[in-house]
Amino acid sequence: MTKPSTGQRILVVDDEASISDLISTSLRFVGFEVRTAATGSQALSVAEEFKPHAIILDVMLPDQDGFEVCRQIRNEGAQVGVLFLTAKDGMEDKVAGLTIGGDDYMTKPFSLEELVARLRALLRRIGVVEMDHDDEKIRFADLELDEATHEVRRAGNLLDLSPTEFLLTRYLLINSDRVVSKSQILDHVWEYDFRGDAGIVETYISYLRKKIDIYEPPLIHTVRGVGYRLRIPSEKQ
Amino acid sequence: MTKPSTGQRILVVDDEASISDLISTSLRFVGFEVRTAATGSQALSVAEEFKPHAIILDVMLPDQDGFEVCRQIRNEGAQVGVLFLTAKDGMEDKVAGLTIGGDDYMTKPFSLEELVARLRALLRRIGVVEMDHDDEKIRFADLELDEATHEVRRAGNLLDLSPTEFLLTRYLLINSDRVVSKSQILDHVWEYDFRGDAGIVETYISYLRKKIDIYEPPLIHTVRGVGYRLRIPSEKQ
DNA sequence: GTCAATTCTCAGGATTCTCCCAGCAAGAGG
DNA sequence: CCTCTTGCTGGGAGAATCCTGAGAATTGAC
Repeated sequence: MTKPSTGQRILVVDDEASISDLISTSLRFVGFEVRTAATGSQALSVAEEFKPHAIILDVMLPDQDGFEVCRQIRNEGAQVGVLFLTAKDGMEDKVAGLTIGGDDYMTKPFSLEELVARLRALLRRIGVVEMDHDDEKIRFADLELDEATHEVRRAGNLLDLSPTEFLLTRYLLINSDRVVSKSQILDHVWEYDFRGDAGIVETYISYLRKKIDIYEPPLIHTVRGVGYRLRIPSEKQ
Repeated sequence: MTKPSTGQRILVVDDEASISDLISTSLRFVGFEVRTAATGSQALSVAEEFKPHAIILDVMLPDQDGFEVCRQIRNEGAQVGVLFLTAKDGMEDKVAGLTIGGDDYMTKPFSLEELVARLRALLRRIGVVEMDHDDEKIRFADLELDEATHEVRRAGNLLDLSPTEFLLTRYLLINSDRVVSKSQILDHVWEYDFRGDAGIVETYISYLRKKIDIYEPPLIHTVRGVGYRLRIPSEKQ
């Protein structure tokens, strides 16, 4: 449960209410101040008054496209980072090309865990949030995850993790020592439209154990009937 | 020591009167201020005027589904935690996203003890109740239960408890020094549709004694013909 | 296109948990 | 002391939960 600090202002622009609700709820929970807009013109007027540090912007809007919105907001002289959202339909290359400066883009559907991570990275890049060199590392015991390089090490040894394994590891690390349920994991780590069974989490925990817990002591513990938990086994037990 | 919560307002939304009665009675008893609603639209109007800190919300409502209700209430800008209730069967497909933003969900039938615990956890997460790191621990003598990690310790030693044993321990701890009857325990710890005999409580007390009271002094005491009581023997009875 | 990595489903097996029963132990009261 | 009631606890059947390997489906790279 990261309790971030200064409450940066984020504007979420998407015409699908379910998506913008999902995003804004998540962002508010991790400590951002959030406003939403459903159209390009609405985005412009909200931005003018709200002065967001970053914008999460769907490229496909009812009135105008996201790049145009981005251009106009920047014309106002605003110093703002943009995280574009796009459907996975082949437009990705075009979006990638148009993404300039410290901006970034993600394809829908995405994982909320990843969205927050990318947004934080973006805020760091554009200098809204100062970065201590250690801010980008999450540690628990001898397990260490580096946000900047996407490297995970246990006892100094570099682990080779797949993308999902990386996200799961980060989620466990962020919530280290607390129990997280399989549905919590599913909701935060997997893409929001995943319709499968929570059993997939068991499979990935199994994968992770074979990479993280081949070292002693084991850190990933299951709490039967509840979920999983990262913990350092104590002498007493 | 009754711990009267400082009167947080909880809205209970369920169309089954028996369920919403059961829940609201329990919540009032532990110190919450409660209102109920049987439909989505009723929930909206009550919420607007009552301004609840949290909502216990059945996803299956006669007029509209719980997600829609949640969305609309949040659109009013309300900072509110939601604890969804879902039937055991119809989930699988709709459960996604329920634990976003500090929210949580439980499947029917549930244990009242667990409902209250989860509700408290939710109120802590969304910051309605400030949380000292020790707020998540319940203690009696050298027995200590940690909500966040689900750990129970006696004299510092970690105990390995099954889910039901954990719930029972928590119930005894919350009511420490007070006598609770077997039927009270049955009503609060077991799922509300449990149709078995109260003898099951004796069995679980026996299990607990073999885990908790292998240490001195024994804390679990039988009050013959009445129930059980957590107490430190040295004090006058 | 092919190939490799990754994601996801599924099912068998191992373990743990729940619950009931039955026989025994421990009060209470005469 | 005897009897009746209540509580304790070991045993065990069946259910629930979790782990893991195998392989199908998907994705991405070349």
